[in-house]
Amino acid sequence: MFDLNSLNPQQRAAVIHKDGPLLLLAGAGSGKTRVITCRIVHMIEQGIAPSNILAVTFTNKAAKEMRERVHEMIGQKNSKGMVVATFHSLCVQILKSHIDRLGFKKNFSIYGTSDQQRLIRDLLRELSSDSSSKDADQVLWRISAAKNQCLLPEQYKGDERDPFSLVTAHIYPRYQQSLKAFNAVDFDDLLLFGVRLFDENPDLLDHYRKRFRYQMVDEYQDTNPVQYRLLQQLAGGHKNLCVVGDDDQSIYAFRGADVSNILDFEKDFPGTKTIKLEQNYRSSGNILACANGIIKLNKKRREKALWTSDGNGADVEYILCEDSEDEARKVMERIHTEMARSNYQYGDFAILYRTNSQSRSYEEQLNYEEIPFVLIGGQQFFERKEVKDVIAYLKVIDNPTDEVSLLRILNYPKRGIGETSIDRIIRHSAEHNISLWKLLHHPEQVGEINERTCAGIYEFVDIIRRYRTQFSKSLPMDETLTQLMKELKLSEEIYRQEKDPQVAKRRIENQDEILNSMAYYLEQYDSPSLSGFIQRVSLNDDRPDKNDKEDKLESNSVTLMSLHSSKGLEFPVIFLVGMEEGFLPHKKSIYETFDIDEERRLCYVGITRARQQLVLLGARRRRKYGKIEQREPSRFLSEIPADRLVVYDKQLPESTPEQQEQSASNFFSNMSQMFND
DNA sequence: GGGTCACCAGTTTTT
DNA sequence: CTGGTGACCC
Repeated sequence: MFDLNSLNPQQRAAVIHKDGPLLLLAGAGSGKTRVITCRIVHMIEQGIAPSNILAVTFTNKAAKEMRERVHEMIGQKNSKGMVVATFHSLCVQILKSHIDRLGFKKNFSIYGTSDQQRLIRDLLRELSSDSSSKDADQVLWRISAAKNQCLLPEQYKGDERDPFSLVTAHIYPRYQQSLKAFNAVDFDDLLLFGVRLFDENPDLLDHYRKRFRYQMVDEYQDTNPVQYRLLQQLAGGHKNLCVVGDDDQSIYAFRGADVSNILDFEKDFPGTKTIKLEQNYRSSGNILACANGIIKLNKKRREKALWTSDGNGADVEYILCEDSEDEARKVMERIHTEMARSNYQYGDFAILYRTNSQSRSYEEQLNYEEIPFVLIGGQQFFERKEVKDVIAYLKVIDNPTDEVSLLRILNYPKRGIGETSIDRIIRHSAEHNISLWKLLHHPEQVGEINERTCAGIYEFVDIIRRYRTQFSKSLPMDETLTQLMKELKLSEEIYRQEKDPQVAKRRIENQDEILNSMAYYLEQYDSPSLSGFIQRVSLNDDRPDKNDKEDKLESNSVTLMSLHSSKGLEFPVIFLVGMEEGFLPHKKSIYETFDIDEERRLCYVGITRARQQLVLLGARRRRKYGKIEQREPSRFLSEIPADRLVVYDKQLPESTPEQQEQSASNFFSNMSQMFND
């Protein structure tokens, strides 16, 4: 039994609410995750079967965290049957059982971005020979956006003013046909197919509605139209849907998230009970005043104001620096003084910026000062080539119709199958409407394929077929995989390609990690299958606890990351750098998307990460693309209540606090004039 | 099939 | 100024 009295009145009301729609507007640092987990625990204690409870999150990390916290509170076996999943993994689970109703086979492959790029590039090549991967990205982006809007291929119409959309209108149907032929779906399809499945099969929908009598969605402000429809379907009938989110932290519009989902929730679900969580348990009063002051200027939002029962805490500071090096040095100085003055550790500091390229001067400076740091972000993690190569083998073994994966490994490691031969085979396959996999059994019928190449193809087909048999036996899968990797001589291949032996070693370790993943998977599941494993890996849900963000944060190092990655995290001391027009708000938002409010939310997210100290920095000038550029302070600085911000402008002579305040207010009146339009 | 050179573009990210 | 990509040559 947990103590309801440990919650504040609003939190308690949210936990106790049982039937009917509930909108929980949870400000930054208001104990949101705690409320969700308590709510689950409370429901179970009230006698609701765990298997009737569904909690949906956006990331595997959040799902894992929630699951673990529930387990901690009432034990794993008391919550057995409860489903805590990401939108994507939920849909995979549903599709695993029913995708045949959409004409796919159960062992479908899941295509990630690079698979999609490859497929679209190939489709574009068929259309015109001089298409670049740039074009493919443009088309891919539009297809993904269309799918996020629930637009099927036949519904997509190009726009004359956007040439790429015309290409997309052409490619999208072909792309979808190819996926079907390959028995593959992309990430967006996972959700879209879920929606389609329920649209076309009321019996299934009914089944899942009954199964998930109580539903919860975290970060609801990040839902896109497909996710919205899925929830509409699942919660239809009983309407026991609890959504949790913060419209002020909606920062993913660029990937289809629609704030109006959360803003209009009460309209969509009449009878909604709305609870606001505004008491903040994270930041000091000054920090909250800055955050509130900025965010209240957004036009479309729910009125909310964070407050704390603690004091004002340290001053929030703004330091105007000369250039990016100066900015980095100022941060270093500050880290040193804080560590000497209080007992902060390196892990207590985070440096946040708008664009990843801004991390550079900090990496250099931190290296120079020999301060340990971790850089979060980049994509390396999701796009590790060597990992994808092994996975491609598994995908083809499991599903030989997966032609993107097949083409990836057909000549990897090298077996003398050149590009020309591959082109000929692909053309023959298209012209005679024979699948690649079938055709590869008889490459000689293509003609113009020399003997050596044929031999290579036979070798390849033989490997895939042998391991297909091998994996279908009830032998331990990880042993079979070890054997496969050994036979393919993958590590030899990596050593041959990679000059730097250190890097080569790492890449081989990455490959070996797949084996660990598989062993872990085998431990976890009663009826493991190759398809199941691949689908898990494809959703990046494969690692027990290796090497993820969490791990990095525990290493007691200064953290460097983008504002987007910082959402959901907190640090005692935050440096929010690059507070300049062009960065925050980003220039694209000023001149192209015109969505300053989204940038303001981003700024708000950054500010509310800070627990004790918040230092804002910006530079007068910056080297950009080789040229020196004058910079203007971010307009958001002038939106902070002037009495809450202490400004340090190095060009001024040393001054008393009164003078500083004076110069601050001058500074702001200048700025607000500048941006008053 | 691999290496070199010129050219181009340069938010944000998860699944 | 960078890093990534594509064309071209050996």
